[in-house]
Amino acid sequence: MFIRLETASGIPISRQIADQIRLQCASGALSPGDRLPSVRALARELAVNQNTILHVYERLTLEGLLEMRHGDGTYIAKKLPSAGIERLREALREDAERLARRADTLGLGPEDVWKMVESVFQKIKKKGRPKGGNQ
Amino acid sequence: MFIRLETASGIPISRQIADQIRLQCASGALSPGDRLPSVRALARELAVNQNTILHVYERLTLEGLLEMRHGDGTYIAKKLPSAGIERLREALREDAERLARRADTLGLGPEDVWKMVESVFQKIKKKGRPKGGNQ
Amino acid sequence: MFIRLETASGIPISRQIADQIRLQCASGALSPGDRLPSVRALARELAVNQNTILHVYERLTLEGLLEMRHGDGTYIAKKLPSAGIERLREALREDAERLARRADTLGLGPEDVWKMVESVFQKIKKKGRPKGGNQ
Amino acid sequence: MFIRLETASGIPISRQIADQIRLQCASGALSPGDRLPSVRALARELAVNQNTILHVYERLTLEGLLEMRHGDGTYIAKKLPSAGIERLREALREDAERLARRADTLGLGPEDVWKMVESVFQKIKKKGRPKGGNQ
DNA sequence: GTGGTCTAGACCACT
DNA sequence: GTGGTCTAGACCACT
Repeated sequence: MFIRLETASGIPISRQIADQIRLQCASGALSPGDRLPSVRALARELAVNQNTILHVYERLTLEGLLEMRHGDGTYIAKKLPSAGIERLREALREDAERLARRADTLGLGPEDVWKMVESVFQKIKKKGRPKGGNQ
Repeated sequence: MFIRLETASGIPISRQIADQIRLQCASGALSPGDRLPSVRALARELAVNQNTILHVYERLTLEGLLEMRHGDGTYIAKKLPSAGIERLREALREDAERLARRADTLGLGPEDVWKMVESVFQKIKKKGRPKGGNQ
Repeated sequence: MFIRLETASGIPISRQIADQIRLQCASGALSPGDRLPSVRALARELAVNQNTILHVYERLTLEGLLEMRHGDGTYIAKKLPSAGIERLREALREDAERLARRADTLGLGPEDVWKMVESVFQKIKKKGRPKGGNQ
Repeated sequence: MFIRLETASGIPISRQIADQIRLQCASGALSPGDRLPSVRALARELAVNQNTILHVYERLTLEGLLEMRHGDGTYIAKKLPSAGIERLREALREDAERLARRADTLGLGPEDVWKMVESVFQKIKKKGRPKGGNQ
């Protein structure tokens, strides 16, 4: 499981982690029954405290997205919750709008933003993507 | 002064406000000597507590970006602080990257993101921009 | 709000607290809109860590029973969740059965249990009950 | 040996098992020299992990209540440990009090509790009790 | 004042 | 090994 933390963003890291797990569930990168890294393992990998991961897992478990099995591990719950991929795409659209406005304020045009976005897709394409995605 | 708050984003609202003021200073939308709305006026407009605005103004004053004149009002400081427009562009680039990755995870390609971004620029161009900006 | 912790019972104190808040909500001792003690106040009163109370409040908030308002306080949520008083009475019935079996194993008869139960009701009646209950 | 596990109660299952073995020793349902089910037999019967049973047997052995004979089996120790029936009756009294308080909060009176308790004793009397106990 | 995030660390319970 | 509870304490965000 790939989680990227952006420490400078001001967004609490627990929220970043939860959001990315939700995203990967919605996109199919994580499927029902998949086993997540253990609390300790993910904490070590992301260099955050175990309690922070535990908190995220608990929260997502209460949401019905995950299932924690005592002494065993943490899994993607069988049934996907109602809040689906469409809601996440809508959120993306809103963020894209905000980004475009900021770019404009900073004196950048659409083609500047295009370059930034495109280069990321190039990078992703080169090393391949594990699951999902198109183009 | 236009400030947009996104309460669902997880980013603290005080940070959102401060970032947008910095952005507008860097872009020239706000110029040295410009008077900012009063603490209570901005608090009312954004429907947040006055202390939240006060803290933002104080922090930006400490940064050297603003100048609070007791009994008078708050102004953009005469000289622009060292942290300039380039730093903000770099932050934008990082956000664009993050957005592109999320789009990819959600199964969207670069042209989907492009459409979102482009439509915003269309909107902005039509009604013109209040101050500063180019393209 | 009255919470009794039984440290010898083996039941985690966070669960005891959550159960008793749920119980008081179901019984009407706590009504929608009522303000709960602050995290710090309840922690002090029960001599437990603030994080323990916070954890309970968060959990009950995710369940929809409470509403935490940042910078303000914690309140009983407006609408009662579906899991109602009947479920709690059923749980009580099961516990009563278990108690009766234990009493029997220890060589006690129904009238011994009756005396224990009755004396508690006497005590409660004497000092009056703040809300709800009958006899 | 009859053990009832209540998974919803929040009481750790190892504690439930240990408590019930202690109870049956105190009441005479289990007598010195009696052989307990093997670790794996009890684990299978209760559908819990063998280590859970093992830990319970080890703990009770440390208490002096049980005796694990390597290669043979686990037995009730010859002499009863000091913690006697009176302590268990006191624990019962405390649980009865807690039950009565919960009943009161739920709007039930002593006679409602009485009915619950009494019906259990009726059931027990009818089919007789396997060992020990009186009334 | 209120809640919220995070760390460090101890110790427990279950597979 | 796995998750689960709890403490102590720092520091942040919002009313």
